[in-house]
Amino acid sequence: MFILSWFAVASAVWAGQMLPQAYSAQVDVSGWLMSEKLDGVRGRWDGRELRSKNGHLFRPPEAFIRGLPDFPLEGEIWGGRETFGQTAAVVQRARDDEGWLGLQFVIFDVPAAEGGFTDRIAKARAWFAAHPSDYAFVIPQVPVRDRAHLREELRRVESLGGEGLIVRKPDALYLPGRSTEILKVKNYQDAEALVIAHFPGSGRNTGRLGSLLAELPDGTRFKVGSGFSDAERENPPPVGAIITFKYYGFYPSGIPKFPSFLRLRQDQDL
DNA sequence: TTCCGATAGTGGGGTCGCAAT
DNA sequence: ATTGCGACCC
DNA sequence: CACTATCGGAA
Repeated sequence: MFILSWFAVASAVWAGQMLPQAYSAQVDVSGWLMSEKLDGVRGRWDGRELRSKNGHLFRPPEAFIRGLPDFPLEGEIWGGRETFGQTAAVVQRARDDEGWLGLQFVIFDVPAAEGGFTDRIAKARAWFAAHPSDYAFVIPQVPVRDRAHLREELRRVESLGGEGLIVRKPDALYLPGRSTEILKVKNYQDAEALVIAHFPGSGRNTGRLGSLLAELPDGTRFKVGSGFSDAERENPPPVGAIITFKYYGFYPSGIPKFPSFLRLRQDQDL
């Protein structure tokens, strides 16, 4: 079962935290700008160095950053669709110059620029128009006509192996805590799994459930540790029960990504 | 009063790098 | 050479 | 990345 979900994403403060929050109401994003949500590693270029979302310094070869401007950029370090594992390996490796040359820095904002999103991104477009780079480009933005347009684009991107879309309000300022002006549009799925075992929790969950081992009908085993309320951790679904959980596609290994508990399956004894 | 935004803290898979075996 | 762990990424 | 639990201020 596929369900379309909208999440608000805060324009990060410079320290850089993207904070997703459930968006309950329907929003009309007609006229907003949509782009593919690339599954790579977040990068922040400060004009001299490239860092991760949390400030960790990356070590790209000189060639990778040679073509970048002296003003800050925000983007995704990306190696193509369905290659997240390879991208994450390259950027976390102490040194992998060849690996970096197989990646690109895909720009989606200009933090220090004046004005709304449209004005800010125009600065990056202008710069790269004058200074083309093999390793960096500004991601194309397409105005959303209506909900059907958004839905069609999501379907198109997913069919190509993409994970979803990002929609931005054109006049959204960079810093203000307007978390509802950048939306993540992404599908998720539901499925059932058999509870195989329980694992104890840590910290605030000491003495109750931390996670449980689950098994899919095809035998795939994985752990579910998110989505439980405190009360559910105190009295979790027993071994042998069937649970319904939510997930966001699969890893190459066949394990569901980002699984979270939804509920005990209702028709247990049917 | 209710609700929203920000924090803090739990949990997953996968990878790298390092220490222990 | 293998294993386990913390610290990153998502 | 996913989520829950809190808290204080905005709505």
